[in-house]
Amino acid sequence: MRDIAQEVGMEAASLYNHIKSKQELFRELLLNMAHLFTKGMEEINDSSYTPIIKLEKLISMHVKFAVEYTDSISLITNEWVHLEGQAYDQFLELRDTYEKKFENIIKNCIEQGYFSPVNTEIALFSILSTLRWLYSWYSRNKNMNPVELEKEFIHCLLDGLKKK
Amino acid sequence: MRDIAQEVGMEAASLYNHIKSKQELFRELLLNMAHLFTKGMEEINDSSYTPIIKLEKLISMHVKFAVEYTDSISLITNEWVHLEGQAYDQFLELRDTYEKKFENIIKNCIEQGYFSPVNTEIALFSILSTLRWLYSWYSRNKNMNPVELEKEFIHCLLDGLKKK
DNA sequence: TTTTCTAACTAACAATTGTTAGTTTTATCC
DNA sequence: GGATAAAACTAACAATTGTTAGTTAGAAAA
Repeated sequence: MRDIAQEVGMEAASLYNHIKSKQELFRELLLNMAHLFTKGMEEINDSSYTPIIKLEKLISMHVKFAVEYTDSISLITNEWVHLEGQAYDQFLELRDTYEKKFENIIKNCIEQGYFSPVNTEIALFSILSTLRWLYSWYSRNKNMNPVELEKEFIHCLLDGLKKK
Repeated sequence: MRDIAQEVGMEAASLYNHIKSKQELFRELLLNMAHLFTKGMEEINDSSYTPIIKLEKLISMHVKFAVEYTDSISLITNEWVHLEGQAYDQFLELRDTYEKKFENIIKNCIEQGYFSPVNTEIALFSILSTLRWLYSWYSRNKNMNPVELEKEFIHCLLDGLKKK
C-alpha cells in the first residue's frame, strides 16, 4: 500500500479515503478485467460469424488486451489465487465458463468440418496458454507490432488445426 | 519460513541449522530446476537426431518435468522474479540461452524443409508458453495421462508447423 | 562415562505490513 | 465569509515476517 501511495503521490493512509481495503482494490482490478473478457466472449459468441472467425476475433481480443492492459493482465494471470472469499469463487466461475465457451467454439470448428478432429481440451489449453502469456513476451519485447502479432498468431495457432 | 517449518515438522528457527537464509533455499530450488532444463537441452541438442525429433524430445522433457516436479515448475514459472542479485542475472542468462537453442532447432526444421517458413520467434513463444503452463493444467486435471498428453502435444504443437 | 557435534528448541529482535484514529488542509456551496 | 464536505496528513496500532542468540536434547566417538 505504501508503494501504491507513493506511485499516486500521497501517504498510504490517504488511500483509505478512496478504498475500503487492499483486497477491495485488488478485487476490483481483477474482476473488472475478468468481466471485460466475459463481455468480449459473449459478444463474439453471440454473433453469426463462422466458428473460425470467432476464434480469430478471440485471438484479436487477447492481443489487444495484452498490449493495452499489460499490467492488469499480469495481475489476472498470476495473482488471482490471492482473491479471498466469494470473489475467489466468482473468479473461478467466470474463468470456467469462459473456457467452456472457448472450447465449444473449437468443437464447432470440428463439427462443421473446418478442423480435423483433435483433442479439444488440449487444443484449448495450448491456445489459451499462448494467449495468456502473451503479455509477458510483449513486455520483454515492446517492439513487437500488435497488428503483425495478431496476424502471425491467427496463422500459428489455427492453421495447424485446419484440415488439409 | 514458519509454514515451511511446520510442513517438515520443526520450528522456523531450526531451519537455519540447514540453510543460510530464505533466499538461499529459494535460489537453490530455482537454479537446480533451471540447470535440469539446461542439462536436458544440451543432451538433446548435442545428439544426432533430426531437428523434429529434437523438438519431440524437448516436449517430452517438459511434460515429464511438469508431472514429476509440479511444485518446482510452478516456482520457476511464476516466482523467478524474486531472485536477488547475481542469482537473478544467472537465471535470466540460463533462460535466454535455453530459448535461443530452442529457437535454433525450430530454424533448423525450416532450413531442412520439415517446417514451412514461419516467424520462429512466435512459434517458439507459442510452444514454450504451452509447455510452461502445462503444470497448472496438470494440477487442475490430475487424471490427464502423461503418455497421452505427450503424444497429443507433439501432434498439436508440431503438426501445425509442418509442410503439407 | 565423558566428550563432541548435530540439530532441535525457546525467546526475542527489528523490519515491514495493512489499517485506524484523530487532525489539518483544500475546495465547494450558501 | 463561514459552513460543509472531501481528501490529504501524522502517528500509531497490531500482526506478521525473516532471522539471531543462547540453550538443550540425543546420538556418535573417544
